[in-house]
Amino acid sequence: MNPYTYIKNAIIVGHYKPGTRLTEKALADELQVSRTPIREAIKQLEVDGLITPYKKRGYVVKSFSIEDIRQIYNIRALLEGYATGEAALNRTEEALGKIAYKNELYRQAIDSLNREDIETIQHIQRINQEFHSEIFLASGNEHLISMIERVVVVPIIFRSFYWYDEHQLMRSLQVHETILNAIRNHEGDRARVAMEEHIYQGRDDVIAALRKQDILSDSTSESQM
Amino acid sequence: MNPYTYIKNAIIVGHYKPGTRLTEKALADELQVSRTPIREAIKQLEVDGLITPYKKRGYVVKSFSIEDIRQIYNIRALLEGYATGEAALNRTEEALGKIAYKNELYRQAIDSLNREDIETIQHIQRINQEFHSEIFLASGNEHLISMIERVVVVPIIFRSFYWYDEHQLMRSLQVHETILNAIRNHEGDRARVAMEEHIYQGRDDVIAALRKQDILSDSTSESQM
DNA sequence: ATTGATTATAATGTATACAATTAAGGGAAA
DNA sequence: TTTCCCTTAATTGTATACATTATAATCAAT
Repeated sequence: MNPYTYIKNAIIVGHYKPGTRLTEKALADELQVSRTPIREAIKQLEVDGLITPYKKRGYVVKSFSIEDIRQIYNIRALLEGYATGEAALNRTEEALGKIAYKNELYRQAIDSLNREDIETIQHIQRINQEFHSEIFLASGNEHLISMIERVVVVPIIFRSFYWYDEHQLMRSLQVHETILNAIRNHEGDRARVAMEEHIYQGRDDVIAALRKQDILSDSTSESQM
Repeated sequence: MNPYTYIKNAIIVGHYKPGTRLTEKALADELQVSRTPIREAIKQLEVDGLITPYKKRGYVVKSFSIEDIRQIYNIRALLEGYATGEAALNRTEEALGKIAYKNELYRQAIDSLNREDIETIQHIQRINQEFHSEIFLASGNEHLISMIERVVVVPIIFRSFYWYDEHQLMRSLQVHETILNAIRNHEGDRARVAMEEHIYQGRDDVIAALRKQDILSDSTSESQM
């Protein structure tokens, strides 16, 4: 695993918690490589918005306020909604088939979970993401896809604090069906709106969970030092 | 000027044309620095989507097809439109004043140009950009601003191939007025739609100009080697 | 002449030494 | 005690040498 992926993962799983100070040397020692590849990783993470320079004393893992999360999810809703609308207009039969297939996998994963099979919530989240990705691919806008990839990183971090209940999973599956049908029928607006609603729902679930667990820092995204 | 800014500028002004092959060593020699800072710049330019790795033989300056430009402008319309709508809803009096001020500067710049004063088209473009930026700031969504900054790089490249006539500048000024008024009156939808239309107009002007000048490569954004 | 394997070379990837910067700590003076 | 300055140490910034890798060129064999 390359340094970028390693550090990003460490942030996502909470090994490097918000506010943690990171230095090139410490990371180089931990990953057993020289500073050069670490620097490369750090620059990328800075672009991703996961860390920020802290004076001349290294970097800190960013904290996100509830307002940050709200803003990021709103952008997600905008971009993913647009992508879904475009997918409904531009899809090929082949792309539709792939989306339908991913959705079938999603249904099975949720069924398994409800039957207390081995499926994990992580697995469901992965399948869910693949469903979304297949839609973005069908939109035919490559630049849009790379934009979405960027705005989706922070939600991934916070989704891991969060445990979906059965009811939420069933509702999520229903919305997937709605989206899939709208794409099948070339209903751009319907597809867009359904996806937007889907994202807003996720936003509110995550924020509610964070409020309850009191996990969040009070900081805004401004550096508070 | 740091290597990143230097190279980016060189690409924007056409010194490094699409398809040009760049190597770390050649850039290091040209900028009289070692490979280390060049590598850093290259990584950023890769994220910006301005260059792509070319096998193990360096990097090439990306070409953009008309379809690429269309897609990128569409994302711009989406993001800037949303930002403008949010600005209309969230603006403070102070933010409104700043937007109005930039628009006044814009009017003056265009007037000067029409009177064949010293103002250049570059100057007008800069003021125009400041007007837009002031709106994004007023939206109150910091993450949105950084997304827009990324999607605006490619349009900047292609705007420089393009010479606005007096009629286009006047129309542009009128749309600015419409947007400003909508923001003043807290009309979110009106503001959003006006901005979207403004961007689409720019998109079509640029594409028409490029078609006429036959400047574009036929490549898609996929690497064609 | 064409194809395949081998070699050479050009490029990125990595490690490390050194330079520059700046924040922090300590000491002296007010 | 507090403030200011100076020193020190920690950290990033840069240059460069070396390692690795993959392309392109060469040459031999069919």
